[in-house]
This record gives sequence, structure tokens and C-alpha cells, in this order.
Amino acid sequence: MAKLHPPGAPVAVLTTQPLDRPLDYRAPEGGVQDGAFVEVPLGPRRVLGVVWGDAAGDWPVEKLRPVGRVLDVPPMADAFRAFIERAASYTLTPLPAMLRLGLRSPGLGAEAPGTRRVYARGQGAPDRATAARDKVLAVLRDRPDDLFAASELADLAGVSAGVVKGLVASGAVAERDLPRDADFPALDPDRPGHPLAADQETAADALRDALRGGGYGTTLLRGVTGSGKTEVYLEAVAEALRMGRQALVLLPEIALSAEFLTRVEARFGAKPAEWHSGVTQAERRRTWAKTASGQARLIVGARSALFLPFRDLGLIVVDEEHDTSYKQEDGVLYSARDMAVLRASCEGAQVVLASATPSLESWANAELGKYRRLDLTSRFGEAVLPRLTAVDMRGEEVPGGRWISPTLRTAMQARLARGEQSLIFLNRRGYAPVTLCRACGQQVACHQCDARMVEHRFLKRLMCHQCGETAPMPETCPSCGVAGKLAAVGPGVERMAEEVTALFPEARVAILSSDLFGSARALKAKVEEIASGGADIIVGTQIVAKGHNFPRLTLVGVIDADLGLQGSDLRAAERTFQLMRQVSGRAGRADVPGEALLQTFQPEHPVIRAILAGDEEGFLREEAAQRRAAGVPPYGRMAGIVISDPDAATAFELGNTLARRAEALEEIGAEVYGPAPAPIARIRGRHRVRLLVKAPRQAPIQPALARWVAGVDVPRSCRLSIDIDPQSFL
DNA sequence: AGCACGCCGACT
DNA sequence: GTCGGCGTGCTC
Repeated sequence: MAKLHPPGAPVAVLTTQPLDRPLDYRAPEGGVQDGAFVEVPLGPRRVLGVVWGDAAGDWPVEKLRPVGRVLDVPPMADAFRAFIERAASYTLTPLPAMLRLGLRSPGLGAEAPGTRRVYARGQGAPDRATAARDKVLAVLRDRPDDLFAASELADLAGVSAGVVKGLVASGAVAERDLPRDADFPALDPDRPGHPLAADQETAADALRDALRGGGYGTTLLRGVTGSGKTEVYLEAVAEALRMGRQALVLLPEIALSAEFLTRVEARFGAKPAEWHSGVTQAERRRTWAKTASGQARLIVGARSALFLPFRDLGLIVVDEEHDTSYKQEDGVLYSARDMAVLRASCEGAQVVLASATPSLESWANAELGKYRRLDLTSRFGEAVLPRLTAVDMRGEEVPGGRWISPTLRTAMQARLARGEQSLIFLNRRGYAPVTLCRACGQQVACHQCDARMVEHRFLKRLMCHQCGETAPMPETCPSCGVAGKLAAVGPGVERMAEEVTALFPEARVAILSSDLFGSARALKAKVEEIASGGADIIVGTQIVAKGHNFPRLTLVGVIDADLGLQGSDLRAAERTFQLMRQVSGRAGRADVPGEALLQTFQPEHPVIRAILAGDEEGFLREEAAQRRAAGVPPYGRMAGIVISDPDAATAFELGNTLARRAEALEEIGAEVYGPAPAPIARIRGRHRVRLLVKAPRQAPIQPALARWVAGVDVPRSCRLSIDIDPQSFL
């Protein structure tokens, strides 16, 4: 329980300053509670911190400085502090860096927010009717109970904000000031939901029981695309709300949240709070405060929402739990899926991991009995799973510079004739992955990275996919200077769109690729346009695999099913399997059966065969057996260490020193591999060297790694990062 | 992270 | 002489 420290008592305060431990201070007048948000003096500055328990006592009491101000915010709950500690030691992240994730509220410690002016339907009639005024009144008639910001209402009506304000005088539009920290609307768990199919009802019952039982538990909720996973876990959310507890739903991509918010509104009668990079500062501030007070009951967000100050968290849902974007790859390295489980175990909450294609980790945990497992078997409505067929490219006549086989072309033609949509999938952004000089044979490469520059014809530029650097498309070869000999080699989505347009000049072609949209909002608008029939053929990268619904889509053509199988990464098979299943699942959701054609040069490859057979259990069992034999995750522990330095020799020297002095790792039975150049050996001008540590499943890998790294001197110019459970084992 | 302290090169 | 470059180390 949170302890109260009397005035003048020594207390520990954790700040976000990189000091790797809390510092001791003197409790202020009136005392202070554990978890309180405080301002403390640090050198010449005042910084934000959190009271982190009793003082360490290793600093002379007479030298302690007093805590400054205690902020008027609910203290950080014991469970949240425990989570930050455990997350820090699990990921080997310094405590202050982990705390920083939990203090991401804009303006924490600043004065209370003011008001915002909102507009709604008024009682009066306009003094004079104009076309613009009618549009505004029409919007208000459609949504009589909504409150709008002036600009929001003007946007919806397609007029300027002046029109809205002009209507206020007559009383046709009512103007009100709302506090910026207004409560979120109440969610009603007892509104009638979608009628559930029998297997959905069984699964929902199991989740409700788990919640009512109290305490921590994790459930893997499996169901093919369209089987109604969302309806099932919304019933778990409803149960958490009934119990008076909070719920968190994590989504892998912000663009998906719009559809989800609509479903929440349909189920609970109001929208939940949102937390992701697209949310404004003022709104984030409100969400943070209302999460801390417990007033916000359901939060929908990106992985960073795991670090919100919940008052009583009862449920975390990780939707599309296999999605690789849940792994944070820069800054603090953590897997949101694993951190969700950790947070839930600190909070005594239930976790639901939902996916059509679960990660091998979650599947293995369910096999071991650590997770409960619920399977939804039937596809919702009448829709059936798409038929999957391989197109053996060895037997297809495809001219050079073209990638669509006659078989796929015929299938697309048939869809076009029937007015149905086709999706051409290629997981490669840009026009062509390689730009080659036909005079000297060199490929155009990034100056700062060991990576090729990728031509983006829409941008009319070359782009490095590692560092984001762009350059104008050169006229002459950067290596030999010869003009007019640069040639695009290989396909990217932009080039596929060109080929599709050439094959079907009458078709409307849309490209979906993450780099073609400046904002999540623009992407969302495009997706909606396509879904409502605004395109005949969609050409897309893996962004199309992430749960967007295209009801008219009946054919998926995978240009290169072998793409992900190249290289020797241990997760290559798992990733390819998941991606192919997810992409194929886009076809035939409504009442028309779908078809997926997978172009491959190796139809006999075990992974391709497993995908075609649709034998997910068999695939996972086979993959699990191989991982077990190799002693790799989830049947062994791994950590990746990346050392980077402007000078390659310095980085290698540190790598070699670490490899030589690995006693701390040998003690726990772990092995060290490397150093070797990292998969991308140079990024932004820094040379990267990688070591891999493999340990037995039960070995205490984190403390051993900490002792190991502490035993060597890291030169100032070197950066060393440790990634527990790395995604790629290359 | 900031910020101060300090130890060397080019200016009034 | 001293102004300021940024390498080094400290913050309860």
C-alpha cells in the first residue's frame, strides 16, 4: 500500500533524468505519499519526478534537499510503479527511461486547462437563409446531440467557420464553453450487442467468467478473418465496465481505429478515449488525466497506451497480436504484447490476445497451458474462406520487366468483367528496389547506410528505406558519371500499378503504400474511398493486410510469395505464413467466395505448401519442433546486442572484448555468437556490429547480461543497445 | 538530459 | 593576458 512519508522524512524520488536510480530528498511540509508526482531541485534546475518509496539512505541526511511542489494529480498507483520497475528490469532499460514513457502527458505540472468553445443545434431559426447556412443546419439536423468545434462543424458542412459564427446571433446555432477536461461520455455495457453466433457466445462467456473470477490471466482468442473476434472481446470489455473497472484495447495501426471506434459506439452508445500519435495535445492531456482519475473507462490506442496511469485496469485486449509493429524498435525496445501481459499481471487484469494467425510465442504459451485458448471456427455470415492456389511461375510466360502471370491476368479480367475488386499484393514500396547503371554495373546506394536507394516515381526521388534520406533522381550514374544508363531493376508497388494500368487501361487503379500518405487521416480517407467501390484494382504493400475491410474484393494476387522466405532469419517462415494468410483473408468477405493466387517459383517449399493447405496447426507444430531443436524462442531465450560507432574498428573492438569476456553468460549456460556486422552494417553513418546471446529457457538472462556489459569499458563514441527477445535472429 | 567546470588555441 | 571551443563529470 502507498505509504505516507511525514514532513522532513527522507524519501526516494525517481526522475526522468538518466541517473539510473532514484535520488533521496526530504519530504515537504504536509508530508508526501508514495507515487506522488513532485517537482524536485536537481542541480540548478527543477525537474518532474515521482516519489519512489523509502530513501536509499546512502547520502548524508544533512545534504538532502527538500521536495518542491507536490502536483495536484492522483498519485501513481503501486501497481503502475511495480510495472515500470519490472518492465525496466525485463527489457534492461534504465528506470528513468521507462518512467518517461509513463509521464508522456503534455503539460503535466502546468496550470489547469481553460475552456473550449463548442457549437450545437440551437432553438432559434436563422434570420436569413443562405446556401452555406443550410449546409451547416443540415449537419446539425443529422447529429442533433453532438458538440462541434467551430472548424470541425464548418469542415463537415463544407463552409468556412464564419458561417457557423454568423448563425449564433439568431440562436439557430448554440454556443457553449466546455471545460477542456470535460468527462468522457459514459459507456453503457448493457445496450443490446450484435447477436452472437454459438461459438462466439461460448467464447464471450469464457472471457466474462475469467473477468468475474478476478486476478490475472491471459487468453489467446483465435479466429479467422471475419469470424467476429471483435464482437467477442467487446463482450469482455462490457464485463469489465459492469465491474466498474477500466479496459484498454491496443490496435497495431491508427488507421484501423476509425472502424473500431464506430463499432464501440454501436455497442456501448458512445465513443471511447483514444491514445496515439494522431491525437492532439489538449486531448491527450485530458485522456491522461481522466485515465488517472478512473473516469475514462475504455481507452483505445497504440502500444504507448500501455503506459497510461490506469486507476483500476481490469482488461487489456491486444488485437492482431502477431503484428510486428507491436515491437518497438527504436528508443526503449519492448514488445507491447509482452508488456501487456506484464502490466496485466501487476494490475490483476485479464489479457485477450486476438489474432487470426497467432504468433508462435502465444501459440506455444497456449500449448503449455500458460494461456487459455479460445477458437472461433465459423466465418461470420455466409462467407467462406478464400480458395488458395499456387501459380507456378516456372511454367508461366512472363516477359522481362513484367511480373503478372497470364493465369493471374485472366483471373483479374474475370473480376473486372463482373464489377468485383482485385488486390495485387507486393511487399515492396517504391517503383523498383534496385537502380542499376548499365555502363558500370554499380547499384545506386545511400551515402550514410549500407542500403540501396529505392526509386519512388511519385516523389520523383530516390529514397533510403533505412534512414529516410532522399535525393533527386540522378541523370548520370553517381559512380561512373555516364548519362542515360540508369535502369530500374525489379518490381515495387508503383511499378506494379504501371503494369496493371497497361494491362487494363479501362480499370481504375489505386495504390496503397504507407509512404504515399502524409497522415493517418489521408490513408483512412483513401481506404474508405476504395471500400465504397472507388477502385477496380488495388495495388498494395503490407498495409493492406492489416484488417481493412473491402467488401467488393474477391481476388487477391500475390506477386512474389517467395519474397519473405529469402534470407536465413528464423522467423521468416512464420512471418510469410502470417502475411499470406492475412492478405488472402481480404478476399471474399461478403456473400461472394474469394480466391487467392500465390505466384511462386517454389510451390513445393514446405511453407508455401502449408499456406496452400491452410493447415495452420500443422504449420505451427512443425515450426515449433524446429525452434525447439535449435533452442531458440520460444524454447530458449535470446538477446541481441548492437554496438554502433562512427568508426567500424572501434565498434568491432568493443564487440570482440565482449565476446572474450563472457564469463557472466557462461555461468548461466548462455552462448555468445559474433561479433558480426549487423544486418544493416551502417545506418546514418554509424557502423553497426551485432552479437547474439542464446540462453536456456529458464536462465536468468537479464541479470547476466547486465553483469556482462558492466564488466567492460564502453568508449564514449559507442552506443550499445540490448534487445531482449529480438524479432530477427540473423 | 542539462549544466558547470576546466583545460587548450586565436583574438584584443 | 582572456574569450570561448566542447570533453568530462555531477546532480540527492
